[in-house]
Amino acid sequence: MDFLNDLNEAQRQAVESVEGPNMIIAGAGSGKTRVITYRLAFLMQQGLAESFELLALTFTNKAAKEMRERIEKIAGAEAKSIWMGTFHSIFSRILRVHAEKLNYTKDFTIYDSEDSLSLIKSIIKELKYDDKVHKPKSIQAQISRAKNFLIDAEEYKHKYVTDERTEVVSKVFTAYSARCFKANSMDFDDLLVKPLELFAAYPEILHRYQHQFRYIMVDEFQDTNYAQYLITRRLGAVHENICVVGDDAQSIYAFRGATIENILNFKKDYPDVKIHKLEQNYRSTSIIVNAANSIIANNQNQLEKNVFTENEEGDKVKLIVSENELDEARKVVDLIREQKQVNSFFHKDFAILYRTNAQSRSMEDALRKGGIPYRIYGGLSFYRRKEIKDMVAYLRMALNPRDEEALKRIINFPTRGIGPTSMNHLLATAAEWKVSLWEVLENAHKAGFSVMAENAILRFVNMIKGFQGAAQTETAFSAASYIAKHSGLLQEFHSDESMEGRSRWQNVQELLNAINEFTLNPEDKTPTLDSFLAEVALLTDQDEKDKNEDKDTVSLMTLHSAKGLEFNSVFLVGLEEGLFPGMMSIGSREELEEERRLFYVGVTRAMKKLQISYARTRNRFGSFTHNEPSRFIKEIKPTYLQPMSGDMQRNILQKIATTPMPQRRPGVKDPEPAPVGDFVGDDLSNLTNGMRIEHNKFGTGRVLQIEGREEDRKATILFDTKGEKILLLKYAKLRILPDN
DNA sequence: CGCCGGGGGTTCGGA
DNA sequence: ACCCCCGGCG
Repeated sequence: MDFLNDLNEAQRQAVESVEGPNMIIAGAGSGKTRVITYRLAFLMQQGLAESFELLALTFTNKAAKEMRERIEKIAGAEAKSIWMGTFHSIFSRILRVHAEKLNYTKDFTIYDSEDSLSLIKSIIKELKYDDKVHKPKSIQAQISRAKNFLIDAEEYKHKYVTDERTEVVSKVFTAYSARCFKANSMDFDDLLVKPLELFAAYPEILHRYQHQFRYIMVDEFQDTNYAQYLITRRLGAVHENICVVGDDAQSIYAFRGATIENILNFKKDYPDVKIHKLEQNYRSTSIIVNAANSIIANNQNQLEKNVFTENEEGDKVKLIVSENELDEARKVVDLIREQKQVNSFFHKDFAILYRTNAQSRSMEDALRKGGIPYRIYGGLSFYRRKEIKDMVAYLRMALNPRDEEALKRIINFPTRGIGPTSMNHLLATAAEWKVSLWEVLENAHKAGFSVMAENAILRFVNMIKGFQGAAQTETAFSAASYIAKHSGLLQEFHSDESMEGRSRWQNVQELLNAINEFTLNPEDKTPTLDSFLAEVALLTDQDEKDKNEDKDTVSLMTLHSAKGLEFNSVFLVGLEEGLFPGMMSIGSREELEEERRLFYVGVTRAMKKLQISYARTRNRFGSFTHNEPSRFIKEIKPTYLQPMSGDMQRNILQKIATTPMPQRRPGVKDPEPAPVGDFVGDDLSNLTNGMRIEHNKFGTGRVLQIEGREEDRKATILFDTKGEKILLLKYAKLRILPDN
C-alpha cells in the first residue's frame, strides 16, 4: 500500500476513512482526484470490496475515464469493472436492463435537449398556444426543474398551477410526458427520475443494487441536483458507505438544478458524517491561491475553509486592458508568444477561458493570424451538427421506430413526398388513435392519407424496416453504412457541391469512421448498433477526439468546461460588467455569487501565471457596447495585481482600485452612430492579382483574379481558411496587407 | 418544394 | 451577429 505515502495527512485520512458516510470538502487543486482514485484502489486492495461493488459517480465522462486509467495504474486491470461514470451514463445503463419493467424497451432513445425542445414546440403548436407568450425554452426549463425535484406532470397539475402561465406549463408537461413515453424515449432528466420510479415500484431491484454497491463515491457533489442526491441516498441505504466529494466554492451549476442544499442535507441525513477538509493547494503559486481566496471571501454563502499552499510565491496576476475585443485578442497572443520564449512553455500550457462561447471568435482569429495552434472545446459539438443528427436519427429509427423526434427529422429528408400536410395529418391521427407516429405509418392505409402520400409512406416504412433488420443482424459499422447509403443521405449531401455540402458529406463519413472504430474496438461491449447509440446521446464534445489530446495546442473553452483542468498559464478574458458577471445575474445575490464562484474556478485553473483581461468596448449582439470593468477585478486584493507597463495602464488600474462601481446597467448600446465596426476597408482601386488581403469575416487570402469595370469590378479571392469567394469590390471591405 | 429575404428575439452555462 | 420562423416566389 505504498501509494498512500504520496498523501498528506488530510488526504490519507480521507482515503482510509472508508466506513459510513464521509464528506470530503476539497479545495481547488488539493489533490481531489488523487484522493478519489486512491480511495477506490485502497478499497480493492484491502479486500473490502470487489471492483463491481464500487460505484463512483462523476460529473463528466472525461473525469470518469481519467480516474479509471489512474486506478488501473495502481490496482491493475480489475479497475475496469468498477461502476464508474456520470450519473446519466450509469443510470441509463441500469435503465436499459430493466426497461421492460417501466414499459419501455431496452432500445429506448435518449432525447437530448434539442429533441425535447422540438417536442415541446410541437406540443405548444398542437395545443394552439401562442409560442410568443409561452416561450418553449422557458416551458422546457420549468418542466426540467420540476422533474429534477421529482415532481411529475400529475403532481404539478395539482399543486403548482396558480395562474394561466403555470396552467399552460402543466398542460404541456402532461402532453410532453405522454409523448416521450409513447415514443419509447427518455430525456436527460428521466435518466435520473426513472431509476427512482423503478426502485419505488420494484423494491427487489433496489435491494439488488443496494447490496451490490458496498461503497459509493460521488464526485462534484456540489453540482448534483435533488434527484441525484436522492438516488445516492437510496442506493446507499443498506451499507451507508457513501462518500461525497466536492467544493462549495466551485458550485457553478445551480442554473440547471444543482443545489448546494445537498451538502447541508447530507449533514442532516447522516448526522454521524465524518468531514474531511483538503485545504493544501498543490497546483498554484501562492499569489494565485491568495488572490483566489480574496475573491471568494466576497461570498456570503460558503463553508468555512482555509485554502493555503506551500508553493513558491510566483508572479503577480497581470491585468490586461484593451480598447476592444480585437485588441484584447492581439494582446493575449503577444503574451502567449512572450511566455513561450521566456518561460519555455509549450502551446498546451496555455488556456484562454471565457464566459460565453460567442467570445471564442475574436480569440480564434487572432491565434490563427498569429500562427498559433489552438483547439476550441465546446461550442457546436460534432454530434450536434445537423448532418450528424440526421444520420443518427436514421440509426435511432432503426432501433426504436417509435422515436418521434428522429422520425420528424428524417421522414422527409431527403425529400420523399411526405410534406407538412401529410405530417399534420399524421400527428392528428396519432393523437386520435393515441398511438405513436410509427404505428400510424404502419397502418397508413387506415388513416386516410392521399394516395400519393400513402405510397410514399409505404416506401418509407419498408425502408425503415429494412434498416431495423440490418441493425439486428449486422455489426454497427455495416448496418450504419447500409443505412447511410440506402436512406439517400450520403447521396443528398454528395450532390450538394457547396463547401457546406462537402463538409456535411465528410462529417457523415467521419461518423461512419467513428462507428467503424467502435466496431473494431468494442472494449467490453458487443459491437452492435444499439451499444454504439446508447453512448452517443451521452457524449459531449469533451469526450470526442481524444486523439488530439496530446497535440500541442492552446486550449480555448468556457469557464464551465474548464472545471477540473489546470494550465501553467491562464487567460481569463472579457472581465466586464454585463458579460462577466453576466447581465442576468447582477440582480440577485445568489446568482452573483454563482458568477463569482465561476470566476474562482477560472482563477484556480492557473498553476504559474494568471492574466485577467477586459476590453472597454465589445461588439455584442451586433452593435458596440461600452462596458465597465468587472467588479471581480476589484475584488482581487491589489497587492496580488501587477501594474501593467505604460502610464495609461497604470492609471486605469488606479481608477479601478479607487472609483466606486457605477450602478447603471452595463451593456447599454453606445448612442454614438457610425462608424459601424472598426474594420475599415482600404481603397481598392489599385488592387491587383496576387495581392494578399484581409477580410473582416473571411480572414486573410490572396486575390486570384479581377474582372469587370467600375461598378461591376469583382475579385475572386482564395481565403486561407474559408475557400474561394467572389466579392463585388464596390461593397467588399478589404484591407490590403503590407506583405505584398 | 426549396430558396431567399425580412423581421423579431436572443441575451450565459451543459449531462 | 446569429438563429429561427415565416411568407413570397421561382
